[in-house]
Formats: sequence, C-alpha cells, structure tokens
Amino acid sequence: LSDSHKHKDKYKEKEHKHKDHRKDKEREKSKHGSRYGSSSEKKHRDKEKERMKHKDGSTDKHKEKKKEKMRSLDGKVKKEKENGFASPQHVKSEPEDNFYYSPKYEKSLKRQRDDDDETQFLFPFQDIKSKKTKNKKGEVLDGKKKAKKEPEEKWKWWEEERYTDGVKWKFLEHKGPVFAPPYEPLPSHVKFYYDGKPMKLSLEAEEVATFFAKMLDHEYTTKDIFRKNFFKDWRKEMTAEEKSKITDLTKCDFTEMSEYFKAQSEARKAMTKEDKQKIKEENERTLQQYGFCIMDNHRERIANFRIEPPGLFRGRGDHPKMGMLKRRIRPEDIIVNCSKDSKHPEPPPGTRWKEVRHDNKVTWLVSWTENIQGSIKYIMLNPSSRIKGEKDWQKYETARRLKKCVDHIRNQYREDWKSKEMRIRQRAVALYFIDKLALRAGNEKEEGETADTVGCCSLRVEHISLYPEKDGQEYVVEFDFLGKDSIRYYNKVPVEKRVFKNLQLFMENKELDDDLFDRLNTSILNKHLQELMDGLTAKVFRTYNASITLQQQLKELTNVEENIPAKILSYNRANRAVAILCNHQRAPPKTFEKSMQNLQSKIDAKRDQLADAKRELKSAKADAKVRKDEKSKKAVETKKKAVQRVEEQLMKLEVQATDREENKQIALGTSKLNYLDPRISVAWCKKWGIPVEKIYNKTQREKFAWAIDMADQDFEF
DNA sequence: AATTGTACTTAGGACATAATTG
DNA sequence: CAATTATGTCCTAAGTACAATT
Repeated sequence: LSDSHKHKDKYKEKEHKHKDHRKDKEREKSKHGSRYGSSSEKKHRDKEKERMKHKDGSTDKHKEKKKEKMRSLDGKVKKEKENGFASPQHVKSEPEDNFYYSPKYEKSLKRQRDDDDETQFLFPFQDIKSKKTKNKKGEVLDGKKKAKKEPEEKWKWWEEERYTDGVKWKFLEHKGPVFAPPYEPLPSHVKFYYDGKPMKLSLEAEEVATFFAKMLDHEYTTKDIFRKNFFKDWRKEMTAEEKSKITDLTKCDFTEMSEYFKAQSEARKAMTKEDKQKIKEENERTLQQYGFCIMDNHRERIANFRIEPPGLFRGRGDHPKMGMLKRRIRPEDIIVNCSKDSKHPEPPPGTRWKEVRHDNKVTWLVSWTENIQGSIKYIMLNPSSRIKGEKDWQKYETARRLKKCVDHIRNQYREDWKSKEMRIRQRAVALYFIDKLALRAGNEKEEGETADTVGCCSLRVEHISLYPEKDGQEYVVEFDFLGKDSIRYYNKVPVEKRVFKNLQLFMENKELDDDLFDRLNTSILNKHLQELMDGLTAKVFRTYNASITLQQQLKELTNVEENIPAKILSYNRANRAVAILCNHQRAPPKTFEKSMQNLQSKIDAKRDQLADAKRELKSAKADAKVRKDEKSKKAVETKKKAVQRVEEQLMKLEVQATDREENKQIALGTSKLNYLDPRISVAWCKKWGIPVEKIYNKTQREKFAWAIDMADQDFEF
C-alpha cells in the first residue's frame, strides 16, 4: 500500500520528459496520421530476435465460428420463443397515467417460464448450476396476485427468458432527451474588461467567456494548453470586431463575471425552503416525464436523459484538448432510436431531429456526436434496468466460467514463456501481468488526441524497471505508469525467472519510448483468449480476480465471534484488498487530516469515559460487598452495563478510525459496482445475518436486485 | 492486416443531500 | 438549530471490445 501512494504531480514531471521526447519521434513517424500512429514501424527493430521467430501459421482458422453458434452448444434455452412476448409489443396506456405495467402480459410470461422449469434461470450461453431456483417461484406468484394495481411491483426480469439473437428489445418508447437550458445573458451591470476597459460582448462570445469565468478558481485555467485551446475556440465564437480587438487572453478580466456566479450560487444555497421544494418538485416532474422509457412492456429508468450542456472540456490528466469548447447540442444533432410503432418523441417546436431510427440491435435511446473527440455519446438505461442487469449478470457468469479453466490457461501461458516465437512469448508475459496484476488490456490510443496513458499491451519500455535483486527479493519488476484516467500505477513485484528473462529480451535494443510488447496488441491477445474460452477477453481476468479475491478474503477475514460492525470492517477490508488489486484510487478527501483528528479526540474522550465508568463500577462493587443489600447489587449491574456500553462505543469508534485511515486514498465504490459479483456479498450477508443494507445502499440494491433475490448463503463464485 | 466506426462498461471527481454533532 | 461531516448522486471522460471498411 505504502508504495502505491499517489504522487501525481511529482510523477508528471518525470513523465513529461519522456513524453516530449516521444512526441517528436511519433510526429515524425506518422505524418500520414492514422488512428494509432504507425504500428508497423515498431516491428522492424527486432531483426536480431528473428531467430526466435518462426512461421506464423498457427492461427486456428477453424475456431472462427460465430459466438452464437458456440453458445447454442452448451446453452440449454435455445428452443425459446423470442423473449416470450406473445402479446402486443407495446403498452397502449397513455404516459400520463404512469402505468406501463400490465399484469396480463406478465401472466403469459410466467406461464411460459414455468413450462421451461429446469432452465428458467440459466443463461443460454453457459452452464450454471441452478439449484436455488425452485423455492423462489412460490413467492413470486404470490407477489403477483396481490400486485394488481401496483405498477411499482418489482419486475423480476431475471426469472425470464432472454433474447439470444442480438435483439435487445421488441418495443421501445420514450420522450427523447432533455436539452440544456438556453444561455441566459448576463445582467448589464456585470461587465467584462479587456485591457482594463469594459467591453460588451456578443451573446455567443459572452457565453463562452462565462464558461471560463466559472472556472477561474480552478488551477487548470492557469495551464498553458488549457488557455491556448480555450482562447482559440473562444475566438471562433467572436464577431469580427471582437476578434480584432481581443487578441491576448492575459488582458481579459473575467473577475466580475466570476463574482457574479459565485453570488448566484450563494443565493441558490440561501433560497427559502419553499423555493427549494418547488425546484425539487419541478425536477421530479421532469424525471417522471423524461427519466423513464417503456421497453418491452416495462417502464424503466433512463440513466442520463439530460443532454450534456456546453462548456469547456476538461479531460483527465495531461490532456492535449483541455480548454476546448464543448459545443451546445441541438435537436438537429440528435439521433433518436425507438420502435417504429411507438409514439415517437417530439423535437422542440420549430426544430427537427437529425434522424429517427428503429434499431433494436442496440440499447441506446438517443445519440449524438461530440465535438472534442468526435465520439458518439448515448443515452441509455439505468443499471437497474433489465437490459443492463442481464449484461452484468452475464459478465459474472463469464468470469465464473473462467474460474473453471483458469488453471489450464495459467499452465498454458507458462509454457508459452518458452515458445520459440517472440509474439507468443510476449502474449504469454502480457497475459501473466493481466492475470497476476489485474492490469487493463491496453488498447492503442490516438497519439496527441488524448492523455498519454497505457494499459498492459501498450506498456512502453520506460514504464518498467528490472531488478535482478531488490529488497531481498529476486527478479523484481517495478511498474510505474499512468493508467486509465491518468491514475498512476506503481508496483514492485517479484516475478518468475522466465518472465524476467523474457522482459530483458523484449527490452533489448529498444528506446525508452518503444513498446514493450511490440508484437502484441489487444486484438491479438483477445483473439487468443477467445480460443481458450468462449467469451474470454482480457477484461474478464479483472472481473474474475476481483471477485475471487473478495470471496477468499471474506472467508479469511470474517470472524464468527465478532459483532456486526466488526464484521463489516472485515467486509470493507476484503473490498479494499480488491480495490488495491485493481488500483482504484481516489484523491485523499480535502478534510481528511482534520476529520481524522476529530475522530481521534473523540476516541480519547471515549477512553476517559470508559475509565470513569470502570472506576464507578469498582466502587459500586466495593460498596455492594460491604452493604450486601439489593439496592447496591442493582447499582453494580447498572454500572456493569454502562461499562459494556461505553466499551462497545469505543470499539465502534476505533473500528471507524482504522477503516477510514486504511481508506484514505482507496476508492471502494468502483470495485463494488463493477467488479465484485454481488452474489458473493449477498451470500456473505445472509450467512452472517448482516442486513444487506449495511453493504449496499438503495441505488446499489436496485442495481443488484437480481443478486439479492437470487443468491442464498451457500452461493459460491 | 490496418484502419475506422460503434456500442457499451468502467472511472474519479464535483456537487447535492442527509446525518450527525456541538 | 446551525455547522460540520459523511454519503449518495450526477456527470461525463476514458476505457474495452468488436464490427465494418479499406
């Protein structure tokens, strides 16, 4: 842990040196700008290693079958009828009654499911043992009976059949996105100054100026790239006149605007209860209206139904595009996706959509192209939705299948370390890292378009150091690189001799900024993995290792004797082990030191209190010994209880303190939400009688409803 | 095989809200 | 009850993966 502290700033400097060097080189290389720079170039270097290489013909062509086919082999639910929706595809009721649920349709679904007794909970793709399915059914049916009017009745999508043919839905209706509110011009007394003189800006230029003004307090408005990008884009919004006048950003004075916005946000905070309530209600109305869609007879929550407002782009880390103007999205930019036979969303009066399409092979409702990277953004459903939940469940099932063959795969890559083909050795070493260290795959990235970050396959020579011996350990590899979101990965790991020797070989005659694995990329790696197991990709290892670590840590750490808070601490520790494995970091909270001190003084106070209580107990005992009457005996009992109570409180505080200290820069949320099979946690809760609310908050319980309903205490990942 | 395009998951931080404390 | 602190939600960037195209 102590090694993996964030030293972002310190590190950046170091990175910088290499990077500039690298940039120059790359610029030279890829004049004809391809997406990833030129990857063929890197191949020429290892002529010496040509002796290692041999023929290239080992790609198993016969394995090229479509996944669907493979799946239907072991999947048992292949005889299914679509999704089981024999009924009309959409709910006819009008949206304003908020009643999209139709018990009638449910019944027919249930029936169908019941026919398919043995397999109802199986993924068609894989062979899960479904032992715990039976007992559930009774409850389910009971629930339905009394459901009648209740549209809020929880729909257990996980008890239904799934689409298998790439179809994501049969019916989809929604109201379209909510656009960002239009720009509100500044009141005339709020002025912008250029070169000390007030200057009235055009609406367009003013809006962009306010974006900058709002960020004035941020450190990055002082950064060169940020300022440069901003100024360039700002000038594009200016009138010819403004453009000729405003030529130097340092002469721009936004402070009045900035003050104005600060005052505004103060005013917002100081609003009366009633006004706040009004706003809340208004929000709730928009949520009800735009925050849901109907997908296949069910009303489902949309994740991000608001279009991203315009502003200045701030990427993470050292992003070359920071400060650029993220433009306002208009209806004309929007592609709407919905059923042909649904009530199509209306564009705002006087506008039109870019396109309305009916593609049920995708899950998104709305999309648009963003102007910074030119990538597509989507509006999709909430994690609690069927469409996300199924996928999530499936993800964990894939990881569980990996569990069954991981030994074989490990043996295989260990063998491959000895291969006479360089590309195979590289593949094997990379896979070893991905498996052992839970590294990300590491796709190629567009040079100069994004921050310089890497994953396993894109590691460069500069990112590792080899130590034949270090701190009493042999063959130590030191990793030091920026990963996703420019989070630093720093780790020293002893590796097996063969791995070490291979790394030395891979690094021979290379520059610092050359790829470590020059004969490997994610697509090669994944193709290989696909051959080892259906559905296997690099990221499955992260899921697998995270989940198996949680399960194993929980086993190890949970102490039968301990009370609930202590058990929860154990859970958090297990969770933390995973977060450390996956390198899920966070910036230490700004108030961390202070709040830690506060907690410590509370603990001290509690200690004093405990001492007092003990003293009182002692004297009460003495008293009782002398007097021997009922009253004094009772007093002893009360004192005893008091001591116990205070002891418990102290314990709780201490637990809290350790927990917090250990969590200083570790973020538990990401692994909990994305990597840990929720059934492990649910099973653990059930086993130890811990309310699941202690582990998952409301949102999380909604997302993991399937697991909470499905897993019993014997669940094994 | 390289390149480009698309869809979807994973990620940390800002901000809002709720809970706790003095 | 106000102030502080913890927790939860929102936001959207940044990854992975794979399909389509050249």
